[in-house]
Amino acid sequence: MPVDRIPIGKFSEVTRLSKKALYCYERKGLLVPVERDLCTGYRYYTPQQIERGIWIGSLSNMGFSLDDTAAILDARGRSSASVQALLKTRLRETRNEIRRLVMAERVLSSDDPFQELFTVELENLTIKEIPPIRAMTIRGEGPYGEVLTSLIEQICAEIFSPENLRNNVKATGPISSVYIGEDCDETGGLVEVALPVSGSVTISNPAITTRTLPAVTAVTVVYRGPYQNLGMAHKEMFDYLQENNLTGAGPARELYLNDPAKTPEEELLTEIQYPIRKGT
Amino acid sequence: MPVDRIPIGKFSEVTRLSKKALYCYERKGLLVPVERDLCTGYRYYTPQQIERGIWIGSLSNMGFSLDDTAAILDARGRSSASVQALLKTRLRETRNEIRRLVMAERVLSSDDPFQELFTVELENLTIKEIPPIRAMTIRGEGPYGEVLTSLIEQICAEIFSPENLRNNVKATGPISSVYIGEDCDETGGLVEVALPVSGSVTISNPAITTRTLPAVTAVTVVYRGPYQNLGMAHKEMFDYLQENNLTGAGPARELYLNDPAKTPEEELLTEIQYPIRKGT
DNA sequence: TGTGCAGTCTTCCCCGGGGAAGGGTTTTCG
DNA sequence: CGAAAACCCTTCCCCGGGGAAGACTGCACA
Repeated sequence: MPVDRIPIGKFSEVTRLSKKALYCYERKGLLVPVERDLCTGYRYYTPQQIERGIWIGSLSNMGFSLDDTAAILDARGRSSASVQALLKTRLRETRNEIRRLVMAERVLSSDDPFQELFTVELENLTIKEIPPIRAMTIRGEGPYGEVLTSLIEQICAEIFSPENLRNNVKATGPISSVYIGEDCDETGGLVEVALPVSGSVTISNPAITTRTLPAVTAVTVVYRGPYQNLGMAHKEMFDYLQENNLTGAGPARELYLNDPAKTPEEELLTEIQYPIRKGT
Repeated sequence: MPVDRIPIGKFSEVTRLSKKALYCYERKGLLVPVERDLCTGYRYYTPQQIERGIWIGSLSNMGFSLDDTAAILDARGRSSASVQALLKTRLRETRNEIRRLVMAERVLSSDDPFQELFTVELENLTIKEIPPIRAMTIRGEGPYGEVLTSLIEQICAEIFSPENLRNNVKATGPISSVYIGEDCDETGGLVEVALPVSGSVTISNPAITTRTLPAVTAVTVVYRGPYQNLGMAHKEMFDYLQENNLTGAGPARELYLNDPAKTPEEELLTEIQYPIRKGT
């Protein structure tokens, strides 16, 4: 071969690796030019390095980190267990990534991307560990709209009682509610409202008790929109539980993240938490 | 709402944005905590900011840069042309990304990923602009194996002639060949070998001429393996041209990137260039 | 009223390069 | 031989955060 000292530009062209990438690979020791002109600092590669360069490009294009790429290249021939593990991990991550991008593609190619983004957001469920929470709670029964309003009023009145103000009792989170009754239909039922608090609480209203809500693992989602439409979100989550073979562990909790009195209906935010059994 | 000064931890939890991300969004002015404790530096968000936070998360999850996200958020309501453009670009990029990842997934889930990576590499074609190149060229006819060897020998002898050595004539790239004959079958035909050179060339062998190979746009690929199997690569490229409605513009060129005398057959590298007509 | 733990702050380094600036070198051609 | 064009070098800043260190707060309960 006539030319066996290839300057970086040509090497870059034939391997389709940018010069910048080559500098980077050199720093990491992944692909070091065989020769370096001591006085000018020019790098020279050899034709034998082209293949390695192309391998590096391919692997890094597959999404491997440079460290992983180096490991794989070093292990060539011997298909070591660690390489197998790397491949497996990469496959899993690639599939997740594809799933994510396919959703993104669906949203972007829909007629109204922003509307669609909501729908997708609803499917964007998260599994969270929820710690135990000390809260004031109160129960009531009746049509949801009315009973919720009444319970919330009572509980707010309580926390702002002179006694509690003096003792520095404070709310430590948003108000939440749980539908306890077995007969959860759209209209009403037995419901418990809770307000996380700290400090030594004094209770004057006998309907209110202070207790610690148990820690749970839950599938959660934040829903945006008027409270009437929460049903859609619940349905979505119910389907999710079914599909993923998760068993529910108690009634769902709703956290009201912003104040319905000060917020337009369309922007109301509610976090829904469906407790599930751990160790799926 | 009882709590309307949300510290960063809680805000992070409910928006599913990491603290790190929140710090970052603040620096960019994308999501700035409403209040900051001047003495402790603590950040406090409000419930109204939750929605914006979730939007940012969604958009950035869709792959938008933070700048783009800001632009989209600012333009909410008015569906401006620039936002439309952003969406379109993102859609295109997302589709490309998906294509790439699907190929990666195919490779990773195959029985022999490294073997498969080759096959895919063959499909990994690039379109390049190739500049004009001054070269020594020589033509010959006959069975490929023999005629190539002979032509290459002649051309190498010429460049190392005393006259040319003295004039500082140098090879500036790998040897290439073009099959010119119309009747390109597997066995032989009219072929031209070229060796890029610089300097003022003196030619003693009358079969050799110096000319400038024209600039072309070409689909290119680097093939690894014995020369006998180059046919596979050519077929692959031919199919690609068909599928993409590209019209060829002259015969294909092969560049021999490493030296068959010093390299195991399996590691021989050949770059194949199929000239195409520009302005697809 | 103290004490301990959990929450928060800032700063620094890392990923894998892209882009630009500012200054040397080599090649190429006349 | 000389000058212009093309090539190469290094350094710095950028993306969008993750991880860790070290020091400071605040809250909750006793």
